[in-house]
Amino acid sequence: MRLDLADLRLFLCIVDAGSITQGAIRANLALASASERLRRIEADVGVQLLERHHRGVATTEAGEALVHHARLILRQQARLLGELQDFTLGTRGTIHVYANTAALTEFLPHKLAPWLARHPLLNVDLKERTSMEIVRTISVGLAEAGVVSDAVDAPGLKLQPVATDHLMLIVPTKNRLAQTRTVSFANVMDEPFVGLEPGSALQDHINDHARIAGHALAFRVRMKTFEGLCEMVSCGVGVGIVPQGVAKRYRRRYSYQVVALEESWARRRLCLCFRSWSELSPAIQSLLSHLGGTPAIEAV
Amino acid sequence: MRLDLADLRLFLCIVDAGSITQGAIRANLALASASERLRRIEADVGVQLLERHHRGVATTEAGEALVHHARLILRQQARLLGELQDFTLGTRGTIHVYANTAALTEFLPHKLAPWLARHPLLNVDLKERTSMEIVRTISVGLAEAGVVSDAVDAPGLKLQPVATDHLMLIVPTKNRLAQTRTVSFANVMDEPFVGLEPGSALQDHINDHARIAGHALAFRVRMKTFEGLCEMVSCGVGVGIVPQGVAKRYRRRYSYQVVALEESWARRRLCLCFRSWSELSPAIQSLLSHLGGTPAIEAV
DNA sequence: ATTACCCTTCGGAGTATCCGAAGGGTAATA
DNA sequence: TATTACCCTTCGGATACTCCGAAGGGTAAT
Repeated sequence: MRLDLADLRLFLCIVDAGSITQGAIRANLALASASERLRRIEADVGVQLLERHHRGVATTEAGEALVHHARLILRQQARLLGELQDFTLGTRGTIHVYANTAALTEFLPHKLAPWLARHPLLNVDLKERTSMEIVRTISVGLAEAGVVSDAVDAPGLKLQPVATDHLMLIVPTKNRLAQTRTVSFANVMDEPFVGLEPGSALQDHINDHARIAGHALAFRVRMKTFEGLCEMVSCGVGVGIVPQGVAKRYRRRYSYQVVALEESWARRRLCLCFRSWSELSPAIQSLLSHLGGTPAIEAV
Repeated sequence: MRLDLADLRLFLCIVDAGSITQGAIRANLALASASERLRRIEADVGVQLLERHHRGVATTEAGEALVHHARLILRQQARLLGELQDFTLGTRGTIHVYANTAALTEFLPHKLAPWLARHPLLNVDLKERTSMEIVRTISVGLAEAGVVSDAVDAPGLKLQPVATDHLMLIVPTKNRLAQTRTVSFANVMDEPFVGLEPGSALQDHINDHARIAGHALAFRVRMKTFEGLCEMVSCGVGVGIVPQGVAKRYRRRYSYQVVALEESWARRRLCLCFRSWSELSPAIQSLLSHLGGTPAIEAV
């Protein structure tokens, strides 16, 4: 399988232009090359992407999907190039903080806000990375500190727990599990599920564990946000799995029952991660000690 | 500029393996090819990505950024291929609904939940697309209906407003603007801003209008979620721009003042979009009439 | 000193890509 | 009905690219 970036660019040109001829011109290609390239793409993916008409081409549904993803991928690539250009300059007066998704959405906003308010001259650049990436970046000295999950091992680094981030099952109030406190994942895999859109890290993680157990979860609908997911559950559409912080935050607004998952992979902790305290710059020291100070979220 | 997908794959292999030699093996390439390819990448982007050491290579900060984006791009590509494979099968018994980001996060969860609860045999596949993409998909008959912004023109299609989605400025309670009801964008461009992470459609949109006005917004911090943004504003970190629904939803939990933006590009409406009512399948008709029924969100 | 890695450069071989030209089709216009 | 204007595909050759093996040079450990 190939599917080059050039393929994606060409395909967008063709769809936008409405014909292979015009699309080839936009892409600075000869008609023959565009046609040939298109044929190879369709052969590779095994689906027809364009319907050839007498007055140009029209996308099939698969073609429309390709258009969408092509735009996303090319935008991502543009972002990458832009970020790489930035390294010729270098940003000044800004603290760089690396955090995983959970920390970035659940933990950091609440903790960061008062600190930023008290330090009006310092700006913070939040970078979302996987815990693994963060650990490696800190290990080699390219970053000072970050917030990671304790699921990764970080040889030679300090890990200081600051919050829990357990995964919880949430169920409608009249569900058979509504009265239980804990449940095993195996016991709920056959329920109808409300999920997150495919491709999100958490959803992939959950699906993996279902697959390991030999099951595939049945999704009634997949939402884009945790809040949407919680609302679906509260209306009885199905059950869902969300981080503890999310479950707690919305259980007032949308009524549902929270049930702990027994599996060990559902028990996660967020940790500050750095090499050694004394090596840190004063600004980072101030920020970290604030983050680690009063762990309000970890109380259940 | 080239920067192939093969380049990204190779680079990941090299970084994971810790040396060009081992990385080349993982990528099924000869050492010479990998070295050469790497050289061309670094020449293209103009930044050193790897530090050559006697015992392998180590990433520079730019290299680490490339690693991160490479993973995102390749994951996106995998998602694309997976979705294209689905078209060989075809999903059954599922309603496909296309919606833009605002509808997907603000409008749909609340409206969709009771309908799904009342129709336990029907599943819904939500697809996030830009309003433009949705209109085109419906025009050519590849989709039945969607929820779009009224900013796009949809020749030959029915647009039925179901909710307002105006952009609002939110400011800390002691900000100079806290007592005003409306303000022009030009009047706030010099405030310190709390933004969304770069690359999000809304943030790009706002930046564009700032650029048109000849300004660049100064961001103290860029958050991943609207809720995080709101919390920052409530703590006095800066001002922010969010959809009306978001501003209303969180103004209880995080105290801030909401000020309307006067510009016309800040006044947006969400509309149901379809070709003709009689052509729609009964299931979609049921869903749309439910969505259009009681527009709870549009009341200010 | 030997061995084990590691990276770069070079010239040649193989192939993927591109292109122009030729071929065949439809639809609107004269 | 002939002409014009598009549109797409196929074919053979020229080009450019990528890949590879071999050679070269370096460091670190045994």
